[in-house]
Amino acid sequence: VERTAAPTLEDVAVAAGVSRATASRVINGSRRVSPDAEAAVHAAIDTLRYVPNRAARSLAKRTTMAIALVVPENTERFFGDPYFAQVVQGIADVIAESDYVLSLQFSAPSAPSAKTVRYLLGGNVDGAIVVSHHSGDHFLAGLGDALPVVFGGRPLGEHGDASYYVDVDNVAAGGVATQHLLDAGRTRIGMVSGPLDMPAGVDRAAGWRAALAAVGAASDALVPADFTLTGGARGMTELLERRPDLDGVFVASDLMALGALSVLRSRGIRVPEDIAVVGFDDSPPALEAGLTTVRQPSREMGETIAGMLLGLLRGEAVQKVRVLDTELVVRDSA
Amino acid sequence: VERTAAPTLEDVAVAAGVSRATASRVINGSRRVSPDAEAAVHAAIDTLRYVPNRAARSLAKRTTMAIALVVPENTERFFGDPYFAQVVQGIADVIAESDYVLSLQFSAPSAPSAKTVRYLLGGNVDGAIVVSHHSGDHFLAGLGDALPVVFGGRPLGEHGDASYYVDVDNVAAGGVATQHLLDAGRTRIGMVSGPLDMPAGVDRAAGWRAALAAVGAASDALVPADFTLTGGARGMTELLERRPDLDGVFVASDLMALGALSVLRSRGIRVPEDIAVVGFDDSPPALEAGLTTVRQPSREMGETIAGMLLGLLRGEAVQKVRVLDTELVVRDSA
DNA sequence: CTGAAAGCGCTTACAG
DNA sequence: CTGAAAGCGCTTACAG
Repeated sequence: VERTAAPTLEDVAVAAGVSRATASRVINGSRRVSPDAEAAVHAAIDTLRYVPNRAARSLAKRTTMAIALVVPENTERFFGDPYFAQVVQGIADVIAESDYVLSLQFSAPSAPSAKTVRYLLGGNVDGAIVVSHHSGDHFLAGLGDALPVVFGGRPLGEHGDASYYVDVDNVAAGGVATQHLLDAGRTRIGMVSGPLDMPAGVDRAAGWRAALAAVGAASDALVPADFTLTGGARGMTELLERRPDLDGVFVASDLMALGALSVLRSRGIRVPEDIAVVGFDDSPPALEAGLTTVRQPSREMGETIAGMLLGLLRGEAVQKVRVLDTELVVRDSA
Repeated sequence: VERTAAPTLEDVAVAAGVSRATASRVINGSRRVSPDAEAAVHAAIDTLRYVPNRAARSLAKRTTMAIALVVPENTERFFGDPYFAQVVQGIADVIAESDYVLSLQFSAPSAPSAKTVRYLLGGNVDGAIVVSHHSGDHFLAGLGDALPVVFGGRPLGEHGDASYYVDVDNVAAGGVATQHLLDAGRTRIGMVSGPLDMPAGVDRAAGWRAALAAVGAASDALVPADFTLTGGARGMTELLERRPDLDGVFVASDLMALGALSVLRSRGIRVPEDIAVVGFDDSPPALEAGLTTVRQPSREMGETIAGMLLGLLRGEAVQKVRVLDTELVVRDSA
């Protein structure tokens, strides 16, 4: 089926009885247009079903109207974690409302390919969103010098302070999770943390440590894992080996907590009677598993990230850091 | 940090001592160029670190250099299934080698938003990849009439025959899985299938049914589920209620099989002694769980999908259907 | 094999 | 408030 040539701005202008310039002005919301012209142009757009040509617009405005969604994780982890699902959903929703297009860029953690670098720096996108970050990602950390970038989660390292990002207060949230275990009378509380080269890994562990220190309890039972189901299971196993007398554990993500729960279950250890478990995220599987967890507004974080970038792209003054609220959700596991 | 203006084709031409037209020709691989000119232009490109402006190129060639990756699933399911992770990885790898950009389009199953429709039909992309398909997706099924489209998995419905797609022989593979259970001496074999509005749901069930019919066994123990972990658990539960005497079960995806396994385990039913389980996909978690399964080359499927679309975009004659091989992988569960 | 020139569809000073 | 015109950076008949 041959499609008829798409109507152009010229067609709209002719139909509306104005010049191309005026038509362009109403489309771009410039104020200096008479109500009559504006109405005529809108009518023409509707009847012709006009859609601006993105390439022409990009060329004239010298912008690309594209935003890179950079994922410095292998696809296994990216796709396996409900947290990312929610964040990306939030981002995609907001970007879809705009004229921008989301261009997906996977890259190995801490080692963006030459192609990715060339793409991001070669003028192919107007801005970028980085949804995960490891401390070795020096390129990504410095990316903000070259174009508008918003990070999901505070970037580690020297660039951290200079970056735009949205996050939750992971230290405080880790403290709340741990305090809940303490309040339940648990005294030997371990932790399966995230990777210690990621802010969410480091900070949640710091919160756990601080809460224990505040009551004079030891914080020597920490095993770092990798935010995956399997990693959580392994971490729990190692923790049990090192500290068979545990009666509580804070696991830094729900996905890992699910892994931990399966280990506990397979060993006949009762939850929460023998060991109470608190997770992090409040992702859908957590609800099903009856997991007590710290809720973070993942989807809203995604929306906020996208909103900030859109603001930067519009040239608005944007608050550098947005910290959203978390909330302890008590269910069966602790 | 102010970035210096990017070099343009004009700059390259001047540096190489040729016209813009000639420079353009070598960049686009046109044959009618002298070796001298070609060498000079390449040298200029290298020293200037020239990268063509995508918008200008798009405008002149009247193509967008963008490909839509359409995902008619909610993000939960898309992100939760390792199968998608692999397929998308394959797609992303191949597209990254090209000049095309992948633009992500989520849409509700069977109900693409007006925005998505407008985007896909509004000349914003040169082609599309649809990675999941439900029978209600009439819009997507007909999308191929408007622009080049390749489907991951045979589209259901009248458009099926007219579409480009890559798939495995799900009927045959379902048969192999079931035959393996029969060969192991199982006689009461149930199935947890995928949704019956999806080809992979229907076809794998058909293979199971045929294999049972071939030996005169009943095929009345089928529960359709939704390709999720939870769905698999629910399906297994229902299957056990309906047929407590089962000694084998074919589960249409590894993710669902994992859910089934957890139900079995929690009821003290031994696998494979009491009930043998065969999954589908051979995704990473299957390996860890010791799941016997049917391997499908998910990543290669993604690469093939992308390769076909690129071929179509180049105007090449492309084989409409590519069916890749599957393989039974025997581990502990059956 | 090569260049001058037109054209892709927009935006935006500039002048009025 | 509005239009004529230049320009964004490429590609591609056309003529040679």
